[in-house]
Amino acid sequence: MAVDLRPSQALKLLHDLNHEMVRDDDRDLSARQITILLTVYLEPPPHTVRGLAAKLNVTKPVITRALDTMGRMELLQRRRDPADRRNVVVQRTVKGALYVERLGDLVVAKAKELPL
Amino acid sequence: MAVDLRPSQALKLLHDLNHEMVRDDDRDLSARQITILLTVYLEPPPHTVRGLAAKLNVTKPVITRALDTMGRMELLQRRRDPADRRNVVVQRTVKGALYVERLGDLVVAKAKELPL
DNA sequence: AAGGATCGTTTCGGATCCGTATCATTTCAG
DNA sequence: CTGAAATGATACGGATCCGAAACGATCCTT
Repeated sequence: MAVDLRPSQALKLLHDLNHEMVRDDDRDLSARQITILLTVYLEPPPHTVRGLAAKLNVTKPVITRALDTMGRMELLQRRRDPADRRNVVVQRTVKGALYVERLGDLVVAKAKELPL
Repeated sequence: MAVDLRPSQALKLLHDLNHEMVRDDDRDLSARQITILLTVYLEPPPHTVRGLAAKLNVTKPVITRALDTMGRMELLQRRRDPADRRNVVVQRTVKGALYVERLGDLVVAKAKELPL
């Protein structure tokens, strides 16, 4: 329990962050896509379509389509589960790891710029 | 320069935040809409369509449509500038202020829960 | 081996959003 | 007073996303 933040700082952080992401990224990820991406990169594997859908409280097609999109961007990749070939395991990619790392650094930088 | 955050904490914060917003809001605001909303609520008025478009680096119709949408949600309201009736000033609403306040509190709460 | 259950994908109709181009209104300079 | 400039709104075609339902592939029980 360490990161203390006042509401005004929180809102400015949120604003600056969204501003930055909207401003330069032509094709920005939606909130759902970011949540999926971060879930895969932060929580322990394996990640299945069904599991992600349940965790995010959305339907399975939403996950399938998000994987299509982010797969095309090479931020994530599908792989069939060899043990149970009905399952699809969602895995990280080098490009995705870089993207996530950049995202984290952006938040850190914006937080550091916040006024007291 | 006060709010220190490690990248792993930043990513978890981002994840938890997006997760929360995706999970319960059926109809979530886009990154652009959130940026517009927070700009109006955090930066000093007046806010015009043209000004917001320039600040966010998007076209004017994007702002017009966002105002349509968020106006229907009563998070913002338009008003004609009496001094120059070509201008539209974007103003806050009670409902919008509550929404923004809730958003700020959510970030604060999620930040407080972060592991050291 | 057969039937049902599970999983991810696809299809469908509908809604939303985008940027470009155009439009109506208002202001202002000559 | 008239025409150009500026502002926000609208029309349009295209892209994307949504949830519900149907579908094919795979597994599992019996």
